[in-house]
Amino acid sequence: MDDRAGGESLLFLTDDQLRKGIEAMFFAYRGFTADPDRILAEKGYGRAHHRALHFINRSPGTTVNNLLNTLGVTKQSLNRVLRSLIEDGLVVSAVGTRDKRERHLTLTDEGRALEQALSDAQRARMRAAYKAAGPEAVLGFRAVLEAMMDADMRRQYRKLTETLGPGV
Amino acid sequence: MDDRAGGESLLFLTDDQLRKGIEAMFFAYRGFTADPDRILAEKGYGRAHHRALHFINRSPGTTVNNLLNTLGVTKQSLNRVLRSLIEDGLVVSAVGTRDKRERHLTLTDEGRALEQALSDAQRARMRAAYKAAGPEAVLGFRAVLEAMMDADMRRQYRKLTETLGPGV
DNA sequence: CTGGTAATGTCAACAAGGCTGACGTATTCT
DNA sequence: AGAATACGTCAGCCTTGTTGACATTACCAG
Repeated sequence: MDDRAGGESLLFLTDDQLRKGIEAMFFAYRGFTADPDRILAEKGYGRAHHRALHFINRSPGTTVNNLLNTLGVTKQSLNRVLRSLIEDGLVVSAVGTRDKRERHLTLTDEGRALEQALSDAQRARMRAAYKAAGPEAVLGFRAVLEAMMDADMRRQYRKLTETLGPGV
Repeated sequence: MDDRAGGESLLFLTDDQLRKGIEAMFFAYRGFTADPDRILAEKGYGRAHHRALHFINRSPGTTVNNLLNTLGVTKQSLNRVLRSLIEDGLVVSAVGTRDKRERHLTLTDEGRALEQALSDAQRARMRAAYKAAGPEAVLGFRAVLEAMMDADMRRQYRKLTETLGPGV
């Protein structure tokens, strides 16, 4: 069978193949969040806190509006999460210098520590999956995921990751 | 650079590469659920209803316990969803013949119609992503996702999908 | 046949985390 | 000076997850 990219085989576009992909996404996402979820539950936080910590760590000094766009939730929803993180001393909100309306968000040492713990757990699973599947699979994995995003999400994803190292 | 599976390059296991994967999963999952979510919102249903419809359609006549294991939620949580689907005439619950304690769940024509609509939307996006990425990428995509699952989820995934057609 | 276990349904209460709508304040821009 | 922007907050609602308790029916082993 012709299984090269660009070949004539379209077997990979059958409904069965698509269903496999759909179910793989469903089950894999559960695994993807399982480890951090356990750590979060101990600390009394949820997945929403994780996401905020992740992206603040990723873009230190980012504004509330930036974070809102990245996370795709309402400001009321984000604010609830952000407030508890600030009260608990994991995040600091600093008035902007250029534009005093903006708040720049950064992690404290304690926030960085938690983010690190969550990130370590999630990366460990990702590393094991990458290792099991191999470098070529990783490229395919990311290519399909990227193509699955909404256009504006893809734009954000690329902007975020272009600062990271080159691909395999 | 050596980029063949089995090569010596481990660049794909750097933290940066792992972060890319993590963020790709996050943004892609949003896209993955976006289209069905819109259809569900119109009908007054949520993602939980979608999951129930999907797996009942996938394994017609499955029992409540089976579904519980697949979905990984409590029976109270599932029951709430299931009750509304049954009341609305999308799902039928039939007393088991061999074991009368069991309830066998199947979709009605109306249920199948909604599942179809949701599935079509989701498959359309998946198809576009597969097409953009190509057959080799699809294999890699599924390999990484499969490796990312918890062991028991992987078992379930394989059991579910082994009935489907062969891979590319 | 009887007691234990299994499969299911249900009630109540609670929490996380989405949402909308409405306001208020400070700041910047036109 | 007035409009627009960035942010915070209050109130209320919804879905979907949780725990705990309890009832019913049916199967199964002794």
